[in-house]
Amino acid sequence: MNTVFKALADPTRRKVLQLLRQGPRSAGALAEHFAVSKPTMSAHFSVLREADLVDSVKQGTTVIYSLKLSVLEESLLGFAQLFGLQGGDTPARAADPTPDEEQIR
Amino acid sequence: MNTVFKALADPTRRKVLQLLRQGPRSAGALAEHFAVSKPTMSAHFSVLREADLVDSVKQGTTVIYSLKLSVLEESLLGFAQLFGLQGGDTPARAADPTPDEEQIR
DNA sequence: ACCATATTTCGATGATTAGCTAAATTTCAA
DNA sequence: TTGAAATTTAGCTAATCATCGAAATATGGT
Repeated sequence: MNTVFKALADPTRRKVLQLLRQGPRSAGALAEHFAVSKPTMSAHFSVLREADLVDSVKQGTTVIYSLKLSVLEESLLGFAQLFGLQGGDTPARAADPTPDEEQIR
Repeated sequence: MNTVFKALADPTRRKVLQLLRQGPRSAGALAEHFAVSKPTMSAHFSVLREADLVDSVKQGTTVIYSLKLSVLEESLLGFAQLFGLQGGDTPARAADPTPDEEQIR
């Protein structure tokens, strides 16, 4: 749980997770999206693996990373629920105790 | 957003937020729960303030901190929704591989 | 004015972190 | 078996971070 939040503390790693949302990607394919060196990306992957937020399988010379959504969900929502927070269904929603919506994006 | 996740990366700060869930508390009262010095706690409060996760008002010689739940909610659930995650009613929830038209209750 | 209390600022220190280049490793193909 | 490609490991540096004790800054009471 602590490792998850530590992993999420870095914007590069958060963006990697978001890229992975669309499906498994190789280390190299992921690295293309960032302006840092491969070794640096490799270290980021390692942190994500350590936090159990991604799976990695080797296919030939490449390594395919995939998002472990359930782990992200349990950590993120688990923590949110400690505060009584409930996620809403994605785009629109109505009738709430707190009428202060600001849904963007 | 980045400052929020950075703030959440530390267990002490996460626990401070949880203590604050039960209501506003003074810096000293919060500090009592931890085995670190006052200056260290003060630095943690500063990070939480920086992330806009808490409010602080001075009352006499003491400073009262209170949780800004809406900020925590927007960050945490906002990020969760980037992944199609929905906050569920606490423990059990079933059969939902793809989050489509889910009902609100 | 003086003192006690609560909190923060200052200055320092050790640990962790993100970044790099260069080198090692692994795998596959020619 | 030699070589190219993908990724990781090693070794380093600079920056950030959590922590401390001591000092500074309110504030309120006596």
